[in-house]
Amino acid sequence: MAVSREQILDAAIRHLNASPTASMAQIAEAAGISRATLHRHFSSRDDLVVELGRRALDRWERAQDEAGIAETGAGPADLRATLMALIEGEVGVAEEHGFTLTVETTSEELLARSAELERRELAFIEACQRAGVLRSDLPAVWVSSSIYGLLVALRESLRRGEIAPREATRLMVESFLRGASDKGDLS
Amino acid sequence: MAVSREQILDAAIRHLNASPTASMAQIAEAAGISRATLHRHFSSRDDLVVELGRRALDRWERAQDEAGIAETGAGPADLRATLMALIEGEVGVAEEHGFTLTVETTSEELLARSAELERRELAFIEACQRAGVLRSDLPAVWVSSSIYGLLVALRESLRRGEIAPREATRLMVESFLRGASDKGDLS
Amino acid sequence: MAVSREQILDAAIRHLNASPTASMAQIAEAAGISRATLHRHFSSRDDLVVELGRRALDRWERAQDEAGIAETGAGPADLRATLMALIEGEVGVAEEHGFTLTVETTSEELLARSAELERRELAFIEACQRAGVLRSDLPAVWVSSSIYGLLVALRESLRRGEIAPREATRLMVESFLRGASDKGDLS
Amino acid sequence: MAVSREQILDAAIRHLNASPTASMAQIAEAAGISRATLHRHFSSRDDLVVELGRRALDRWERAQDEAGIAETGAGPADLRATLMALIEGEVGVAEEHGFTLTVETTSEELLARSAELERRELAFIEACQRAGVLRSDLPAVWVSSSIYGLLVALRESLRRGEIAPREATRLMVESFLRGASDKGDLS
DNA sequence: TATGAATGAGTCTTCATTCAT
DNA sequence: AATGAATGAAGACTCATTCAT
Repeated sequence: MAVSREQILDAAIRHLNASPTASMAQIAEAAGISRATLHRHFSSRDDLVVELGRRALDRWERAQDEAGIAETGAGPADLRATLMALIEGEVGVAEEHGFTLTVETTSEELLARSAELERRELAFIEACQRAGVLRSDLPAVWVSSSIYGLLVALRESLRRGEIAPREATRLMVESFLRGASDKGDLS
Repeated sequence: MAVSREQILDAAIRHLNASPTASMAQIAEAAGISRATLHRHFSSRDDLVVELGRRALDRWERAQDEAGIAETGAGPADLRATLMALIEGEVGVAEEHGFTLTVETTSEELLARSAELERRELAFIEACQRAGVLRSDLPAVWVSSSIYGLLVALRESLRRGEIAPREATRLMVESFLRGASDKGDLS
Repeated sequence: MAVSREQILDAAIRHLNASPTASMAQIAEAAGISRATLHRHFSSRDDLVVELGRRALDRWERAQDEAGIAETGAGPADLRATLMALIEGEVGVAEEHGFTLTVETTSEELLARSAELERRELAFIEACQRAGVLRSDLPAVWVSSSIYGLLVALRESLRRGEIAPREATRLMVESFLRGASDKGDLS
Repeated sequence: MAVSREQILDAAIRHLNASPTASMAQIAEAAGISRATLHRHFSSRDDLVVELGRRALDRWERAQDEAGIAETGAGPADLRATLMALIEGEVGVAEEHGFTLTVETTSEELLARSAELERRELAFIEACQRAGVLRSDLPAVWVSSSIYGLLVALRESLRRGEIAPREATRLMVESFLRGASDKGDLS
């Protein structure tokens, strides 16, 4: 019963999330195949890592598309809904492809795609700011970055079992949108 | 022109922040000394990493102490000021000792100290929640984690030069306390 | 043309007998393989040395067993024959596994086995003394040690080509049993 | 209170006897001086080892001279006394300079001197054989070698504390001259 | 003279990768 | 297609030795 390329990638990301410096031998073992076979599927380690990165970017892109962040001319209400959907989607990305968010790669292709997705995300955030959905006194680039940071925190908290998986999205949204300050504080 | 232990550590952290898997040879070169000399100061790689971790924890502890998070019986106003001071201090830690926040170590000592500092931080956050300074509908452990995540984002944004260093603390505090949502959104 | 584990061990002992501090690189070269391949067979230097020690102890144990030193209740004649067979067997061990006789190891297993074989040998020597086959005015432990010493001498003489291999056993037995003094000396 | 060259050599041989692969650092520590100082006395490791070898050869030569093995024209009784004195002297050499007996050196000087002393010893043994003091049916070179082997055994037994130091010479002489066989065996 | 500091060369070990079956 | 065997390159660490004080 041959192990498919997809199954190998699944095993690889699971293992690399647990120990990011895992060797090809360890990944192969985790996938239940020999080192040589792993190399038949991915000619080099970089090849494998790039493929994992590609999958993560695919997933991220899908999250953006499914949320519909490119839909122009939307009103505040729509934008708010889109924003929620986007974050929800990205929580999923973080949970499944966590480690590749920070992967060091030299692949031009991945860097370019990643930059493009960031650009789209940034444009969306700026649209939200113009529409009064998000604060305008914070640089859009920082708002974008803060999502990334909170996703890192989320992944870590989930990994440690400190928060319930079903709570993940709510906590993420609350912290991102409203912050930790008590409401009385704002009055 | 002898290179002091402290200078080596400074060079090491600078280099390791840039590339966390740097070899001893690369670290040595970055410090302007030979591999062998680096080994004279830190008998093993782990030794060096543990020392860096110790420094980061020292700095973190100092941030907690200087903010005064252990001062019990403080009123809401005091707690708010302390919280601000704490975050400000931690921004400094993230800027200078960034990478070690996520360092994987086997050192019992470091793990124990780290756990203790987390515990103190958590207790402080809970105090803030009881005093109505921070929201109570978010688990304290998640609030703590979100600080960590935002610090990661901050470090990354600074590294990329996307935000002005002088803005760092303000952005951090705003995102953490009030979130990215426009105020009109809350009304 | 794969080199078997056994062949590597043979090459290793040959080389280590000649230069006991030989590096893994030298041993690998002597075995006609690369350093990395040597490490595939023996994960560490200690592993290799322990394996060599094990082989030597196996051989020694076989020498004891084949001589039949454990046969209790034997008469003087039998004991004398057994003693001769034992020494003969040990000459073989010294010739083939010489260096490991003095190898420094940390392996509990080897130390324990070695101690056990020494104990058996000692018990046999004591039996020979009780039966009047060996002198009783020399401590058994010294008699045992003197065998060891003469084997070292034998190996050295053979290595230098000073004595004929076919003479080895005779010289060993003569020196051990009767000493170098002229018989007239004893009258 | 400066440590004299002689004291360093004493410490060195003591330490090297215990662990023959000791590093310069360990030897220096054993001598109570720094590595650099050790190097001021002996410019290289080989230098130190050669010096130790020289001392051992000096001691051996003295043993030969004091026993008087070069005295030609001696009768059997004299030869026997000389032989005893020689062995007694060599026991002392083994006790004090043990390890250097097997030291690997490239020093031409030492090899030449060692060969010369062996030659003298061999000539003496042959003289003993001709005079009927030692058996003639064993090659002189093997008789010589057996002395060496028994000295190794003696050193080992002493190191392990298996025999009493005061017994050393007697055991050595008995084993060398008369062997381990019970006298009844010879009748 | 004595020594702390520095280092080039060498050792063991691991890893990604290739090859022959 | 799959894999056991083999290896070059690289990394951590040690050692003998030199240098500056």
